[in-house]
Amino acid sequence: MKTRTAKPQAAAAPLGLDQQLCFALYSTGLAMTKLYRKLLAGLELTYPQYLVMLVLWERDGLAVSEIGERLFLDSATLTPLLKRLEAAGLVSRTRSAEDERQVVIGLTAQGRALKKRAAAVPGAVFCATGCERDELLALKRQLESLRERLADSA
Amino acid sequence: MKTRTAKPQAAAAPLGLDQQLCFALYSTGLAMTKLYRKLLAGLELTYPQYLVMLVLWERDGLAVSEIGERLFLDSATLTPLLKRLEAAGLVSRTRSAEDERQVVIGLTAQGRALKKRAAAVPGAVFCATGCERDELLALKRQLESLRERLADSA
DNA sequence: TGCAATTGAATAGCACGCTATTTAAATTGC
DNA sequence: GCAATTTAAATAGCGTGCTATTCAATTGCA
Repeated sequence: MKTRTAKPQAAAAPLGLDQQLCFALYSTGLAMTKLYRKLLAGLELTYPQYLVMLVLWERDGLAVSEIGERLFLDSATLTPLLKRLEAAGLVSRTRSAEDERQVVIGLTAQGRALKKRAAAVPGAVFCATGCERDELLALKRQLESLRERLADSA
Repeated sequence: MKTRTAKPQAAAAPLGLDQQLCFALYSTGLAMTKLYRKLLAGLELTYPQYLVMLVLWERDGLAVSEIGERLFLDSATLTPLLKRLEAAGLVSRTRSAEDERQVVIGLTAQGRALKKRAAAVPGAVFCATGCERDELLALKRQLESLRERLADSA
């Protein structure tokens, strides 16, 4: 009885295994944003706002939809978030001249300046994980491949 | 130039590695809840509501705080969620006789009955991951240990 | 015993993140 | 060349998830 047929999947994971992985994913994500909340408090950024800033620090002047593609978020989430970043003086929102449907997001001087102050965050997070670099890299790859498969099924 | 010293962690992960892991965690979590949204639509449950039901199906009659301990959520999140489950006729909320501060959550007949209909969910999720059981178990353990370390730092 | 400190739940207020819908601009197709 | 479709962003409405606060019940200690 060492091997089991792979067939009865529902029976093989009664209300347990898969749920536990998903719950681990869910609760670890919450714990992560909680850590970021503390680390980003001084910058007055939330974690999703920080992600948007990371994207813009890498490449300025993207359309809302381009930011959304990188972060897997859509305009319903990004529009209000970007308005808050605009209100905070970190980004500008301008309709594109070539395509008036698009809104181009640009960094302000203040937004660019924030990059320096954010430089300490990654190290602090890395530290908090208490993991080796290779461990984190491996975990990242596993999560990305899982993300892809989940997205395909959804 | 193949090897790099591991010392300057902040410099070694300039705005990259740790951030990438965290983003992988974040975005995979979103993808996961998106899949659950589809799978749970027929049960009229959100993913957090499903988690609460899982806890109650395992052990009925828990206090709000006990549910919160299992799910790493507090009363500010659970109270409105539980009221929605109550409004849906799935649970009852009663103040404990021994300690009137506590509210005991009990399954209704309808809540218990829902367990059968939810039985297909884990299999469907397992299927969607496209992973081996061992792979998922390993990932789960890694996430749990990461969660613990993040919680300690937060 | 009596009163302060603690605890459990609820509430207020904010920021996501989603689906569904709306509006306006660009593209297409005939 | 113009109607029909498609696209980008915004909006409406809902359900988390959080911090901070409030209120009532209980505990603990002088």
